[in-house]
Amino acid sequence: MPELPEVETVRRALLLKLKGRKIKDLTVLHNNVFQDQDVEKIKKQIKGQSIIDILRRGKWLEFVLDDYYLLSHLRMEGKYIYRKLDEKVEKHQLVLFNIDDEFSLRYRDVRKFGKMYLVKKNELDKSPLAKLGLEPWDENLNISYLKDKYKNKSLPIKTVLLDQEIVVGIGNIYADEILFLSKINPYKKAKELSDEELLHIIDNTRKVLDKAIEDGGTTIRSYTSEEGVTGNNQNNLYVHQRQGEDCLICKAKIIKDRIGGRGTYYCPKCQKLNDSGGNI
DNA sequence: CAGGTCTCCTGCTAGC
DNA sequence: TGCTAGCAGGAGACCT
Repeated sequence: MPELPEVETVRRALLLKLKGRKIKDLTVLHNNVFQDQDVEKIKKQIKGQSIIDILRRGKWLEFVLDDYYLLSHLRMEGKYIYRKLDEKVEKHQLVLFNIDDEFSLRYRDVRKFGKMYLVKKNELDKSPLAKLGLEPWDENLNISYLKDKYKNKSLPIKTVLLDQEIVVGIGNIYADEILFLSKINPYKKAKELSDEELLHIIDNTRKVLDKAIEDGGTTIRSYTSEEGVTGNNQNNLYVHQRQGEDCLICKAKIIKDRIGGRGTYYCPKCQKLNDSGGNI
């Protein structure tokens, strides 16, 4: 499940291959990727556009074209692969970009959860990016920002960390890791967090995501940034998918619960509900 | 407005 | 061995 570090890894890999290249044609084999947008219109608009740059906003990839942004969200299992143009189209390859009549950039998504949007450059404020919260490294992300956003949130902090309208990029794996390093129980209500705990969350969000990017993302389940490219961050995980195993800090058994419908892993000893938080 | 539940989708796996 | 129910989950729709 690509979260921010995985998307960033994909972005870097794609940029090396695609910067300055031209999209000669577009084939859409599964219309739901573009949801209710007019696919025929999109094909006409995108033909002949050059890929000037590829940016990232939260978990969104943002292909900067001459006149448009192509926004792409990989959701659970979306990935891009880069092939010779004439190579056989395989199952689950849903969108094909003809690059310079020579290569084929293919969007593959087994579960078809991923989404794309083509938006005019001056209409980004009407796109799904408009509602996104702060990037983890934004200087405006501080205790008072979180305090304000969390003040009416009675939901468990685990759930609130996944809210992309507050801070972008955190998904299920890294939310658990951030809370473990911050010594905060995942059930604790967001609005009840102390200033110290909020600061730990900010620091550890940056630390966890930085480290994961450095290691090329976490390869878990079916995530790979590109065919043949796998990250190493799974070796850094303290709690995720370690239920029943020993806590690496205190040796207590890691617990798995469901919080907000998500598998949630934590150490019952390091992350006691009534502790004031700390930093590992 | 806050929050709970359902939905999308397919592959994998536990259990019989 | 083969079948099936259940699970995995990001984010938006819909309802209370």
